[in-house]
Amino acid sequence: MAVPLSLQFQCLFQCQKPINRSRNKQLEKFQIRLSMKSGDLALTYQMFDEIPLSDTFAWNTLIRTHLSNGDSDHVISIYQQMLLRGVRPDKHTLPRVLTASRLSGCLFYGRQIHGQALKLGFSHDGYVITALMSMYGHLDGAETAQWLFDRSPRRNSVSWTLLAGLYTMQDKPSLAIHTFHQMVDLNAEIDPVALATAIGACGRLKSLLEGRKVHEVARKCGLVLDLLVSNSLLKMYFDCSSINDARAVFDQMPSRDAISWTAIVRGYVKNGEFNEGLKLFRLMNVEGVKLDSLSVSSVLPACARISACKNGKEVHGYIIKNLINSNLTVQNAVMDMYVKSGCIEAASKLFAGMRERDDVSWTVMILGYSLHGQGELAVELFHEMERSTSTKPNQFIYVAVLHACCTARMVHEGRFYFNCIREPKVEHCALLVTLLARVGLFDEARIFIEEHGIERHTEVQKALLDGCRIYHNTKLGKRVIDQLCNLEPLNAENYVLLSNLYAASAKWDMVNRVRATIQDMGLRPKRAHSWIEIRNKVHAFGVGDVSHPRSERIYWELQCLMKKMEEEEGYVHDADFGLHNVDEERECIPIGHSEMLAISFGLISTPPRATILITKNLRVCHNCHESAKIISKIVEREIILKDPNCFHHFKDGICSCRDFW
DNA sequence: ATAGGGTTAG
Repeated sequence: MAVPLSLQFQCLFQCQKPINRSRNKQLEKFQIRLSMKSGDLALTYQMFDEIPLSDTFAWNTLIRTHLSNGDSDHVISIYQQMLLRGVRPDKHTLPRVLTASRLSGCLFYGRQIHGQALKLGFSHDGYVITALMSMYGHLDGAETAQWLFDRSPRRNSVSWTLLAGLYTMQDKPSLAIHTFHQMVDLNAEIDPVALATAIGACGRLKSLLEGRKVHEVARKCGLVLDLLVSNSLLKMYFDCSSINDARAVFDQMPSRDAISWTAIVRGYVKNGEFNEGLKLFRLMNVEGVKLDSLSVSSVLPACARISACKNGKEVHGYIIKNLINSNLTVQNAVMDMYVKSGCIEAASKLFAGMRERDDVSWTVMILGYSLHGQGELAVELFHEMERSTSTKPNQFIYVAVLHACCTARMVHEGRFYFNCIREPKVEHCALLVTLLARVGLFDEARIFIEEHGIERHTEVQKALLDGCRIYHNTKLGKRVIDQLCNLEPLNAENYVLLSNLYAASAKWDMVNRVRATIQDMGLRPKRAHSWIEIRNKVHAFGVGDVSHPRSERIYWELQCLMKKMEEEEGYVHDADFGLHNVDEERECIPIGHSEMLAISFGLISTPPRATILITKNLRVCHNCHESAKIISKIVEREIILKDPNCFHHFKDGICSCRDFW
């Protein structure tokens, strides 16, 4: 650069021409370059001393530039300099300085500016009022903003909307909606921003009724097709779990942007419709909408839940191609996708290569190791986080580390971490119960449940039941199942548990009675199925399924394996279904279970020694678990089986879960 | 000036 920046800046100020737009633009440009270059105000102060800077307009520009650079602290210093030099602030100065006070979190300073506004006679200016409302609303509560609003001489749609937004922000969506309806009743102008704010509040409240009312207002204003309004409606209907309404809004939109597409993809995913989410994500690409970090972060959880690796890898490919893989949220989502798709090594590698990690990164990896049976490693990772980072454990991380303690059966550590949680939630309590029951400390578990008053939570009872299953504690198991039936009388799963419990002690009349009850109540127990992805195609199997084209070969392979298991490994089936909750499976041992069919198909469809990955919708049964261990040894392969509880890595005759699941 | 889309929660 030929002329130093500071000199150029000085020339600009000394120029005698009247202030005009272009000079102002130039000033802004220089100011940005200066602040980027110097990074501190020392240089600027020096210039203040050198330059006869007396017009308010120039100071306002300086303030605006710093504000748009996110330098709110500097704005306050500049404003102080301005006053020191006797320059009179005007109605353009004050809103900006108020904004800076808000952004700096400085209520004290904001109040001072308020005083100055009163003294200088700007307190009735619309812009000053909204800036004051925003400052007080953020730093002192929405009520203070309401107080100002009630006393302001003129209200406009901006101040109304601001007030409603403040209520939503402070988790008072009902008041936000109330404010909006007042606005309508008083015939204030309803613009798209006001509608978007009110619709957002309905979503936060999860009130479909309120949402529909605001939707009706939008219709009357003729603004339903507005992009901002439609996008807000879309999100609101998903937040209220009304997929059909959301879809209707989406379908009638005349044009859609990346936000619309992201909202609908995420909406389907959050409502459990993973395949539909993925389908829409593909459609978004076909439509030529550019992918960004937000849209891929919305679809990745769908890939994770479907746990068919091909989808996740495909999206990961897009991410790399579109150069959005440096975003932390995206990295976390990709990592989680690999964890949930069975590729723990891929996740671990990504984690190791991260330049920056946040609480989510640690949570994903700690839970990831735990889900894959590596509880000790997960606890170690938690220690590393505490040792080497400033990340403070939150609710999620505690869930992950408690889960890890369960996996590793580290009961001392589990108790210790539980006591570290400031306000433990039911999830945390249930995990501690799981841990205590898993190491056989049923008395301690009982006392813990009583002390915390959590006996009426099904997740707690199920945690207890897991322990009963492991230790064959049928007496307590029966009590727990009775309790579960009381808590959820319409959940078929509980009666299946009961039926299997009676079957285990050969009380066939009771079995029949429970079955009749299930029938009479019209309940439908979940059917078990397993699936496996082979060459980009998903193959699903039910219990005793013979519908697969290669069915004969699948069963033949299983017969051979069973024979080898008996001859070479001396394995005998032991039908342990006492506390198992799959109805139909009891009758289909030894080889008809869905996971065995999927394993067999996996073995005959892949090259020798290749790892196979199977997913099952219900928990793997004891028998199949034993069989899979031995099969992994016979065929010398790693078999990964994902069930709703964890990933089982069967290898060399043992399972990563160490038979606790 | 006010506003619409993202990751973890066995």
